[in-house]
Amino acid sequence: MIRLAITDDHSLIRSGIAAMLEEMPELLIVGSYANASETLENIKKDAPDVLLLDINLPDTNGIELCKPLIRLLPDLKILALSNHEDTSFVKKMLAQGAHGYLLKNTHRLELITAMKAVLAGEDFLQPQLKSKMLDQLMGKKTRDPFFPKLTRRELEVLSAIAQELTTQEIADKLFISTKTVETHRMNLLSKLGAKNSVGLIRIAMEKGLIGEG
Amino acid sequence: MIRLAITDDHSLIRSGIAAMLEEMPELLIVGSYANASETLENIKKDAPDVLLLDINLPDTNGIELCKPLIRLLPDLKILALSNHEDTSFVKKMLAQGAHGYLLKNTHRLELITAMKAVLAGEDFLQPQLKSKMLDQLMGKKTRDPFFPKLTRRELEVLSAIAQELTTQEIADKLFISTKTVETHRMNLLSKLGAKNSVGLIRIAMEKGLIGEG
DNA sequence: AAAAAAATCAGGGATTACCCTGATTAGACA
DNA sequence: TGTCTAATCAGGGTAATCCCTGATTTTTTT
Repeated sequence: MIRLAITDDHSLIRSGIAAMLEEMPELLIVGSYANASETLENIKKDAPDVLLLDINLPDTNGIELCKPLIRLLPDLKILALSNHEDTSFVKKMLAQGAHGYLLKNTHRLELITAMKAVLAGEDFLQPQLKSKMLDQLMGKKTRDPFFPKLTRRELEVLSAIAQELTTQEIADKLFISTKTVETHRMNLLSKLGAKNSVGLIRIAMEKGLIGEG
Repeated sequence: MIRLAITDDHSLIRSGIAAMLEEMPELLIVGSYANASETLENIKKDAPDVLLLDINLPDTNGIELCKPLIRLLPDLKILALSNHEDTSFVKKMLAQGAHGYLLKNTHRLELITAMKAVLAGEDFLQPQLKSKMLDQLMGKKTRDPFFPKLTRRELEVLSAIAQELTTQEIADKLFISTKTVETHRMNLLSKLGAKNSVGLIRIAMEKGLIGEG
């Protein structure tokens, strides 16, 4: 008997998945949580074997949620659910202890396959993600790579831009000169292929680099 | 026997809802479409009584899709599915011929209630939306309203800004002067409470006003 | 028909972002 | 120990945004 729990802030998705899997007799849905704190509160008593975890949660993101979850339930298998097919996300999730990563356009069969895989101790990635990551692991340095990696400072500046701060305000906040901030912004523009800060924030939000609902 | 069809670009949501409703014996799921064109192509032969229609579609938005659908199937009841709890969206949907409006955090029971309601010829709105709309209909001018309604032109400008166009480019695109574009942008800034265009896009994306997955 | 809301445009100025070139320093890595 | 990357900073200029005041016309609503 497999015990399953779901964390997603859309109740429709929760009950949808629940209903979809209900007819599997060997499967028992023991939990259904709308956010991170609800998950942390109940997961110990519900004691699922597998958790379907949406990355975009209202209170925390799924990546940060992985570690405390595994501390609570060391044997828990986490299947990340997300819209982002950015490989850096996948890596982060897996690095934080998730055992699988599914896009929300997954099909029923794939979901079941994924659950079986993680329960058997394997990691599961959707084929499309798998090949993308393999391409990246080997030296395939595409000139227009799927996603350039941003440095710590660039991420800080990006986040500050998203908070509608001006160059001067960012400089004060990070204790650096405005010129340095401009350099970082220019590098961001070029790395992300944006024309201006608006594009920067758009891409960042689409890729989930900055806090969104 | 009720014939149901679903249009949503997330296959997980489609099959989730399908599975959720499958156990209802009086209900038959006759169609499952990923986008607008697929819907238009098949809906006549599938002939559903009710269509669950996601507003965010890759090719068109659900609002524009209503009219042609009703032309094809005059008796079709359309239940809009959306994340936006902006009342102007709701109004538009209903004005275009939809019969109900549900947020994606709906529960199973509510979904069933909604279907029964629209089939009985009534309109259905989620209670939270209903009260919000009533507040708006009466003079309840809240000083900090949930969301200011944006005009057609403002939305066009907003979308253009999101596409990283400059004021000049937007002016050319909309055949208006740069000064007019600036006025619209200023009004957007003040309506949405943003400090600059970056904030504009951030809020717009969070509220789902511009194209996102 | 009157009132309200939306869309249009302008002048003019202050601030900010954008973009180039060029350079130094600290830490990582081999 | 040299190479690379990240992070730091500057000068100087162009372009764009932001912000104010003020106004007319068109469309929608009442």
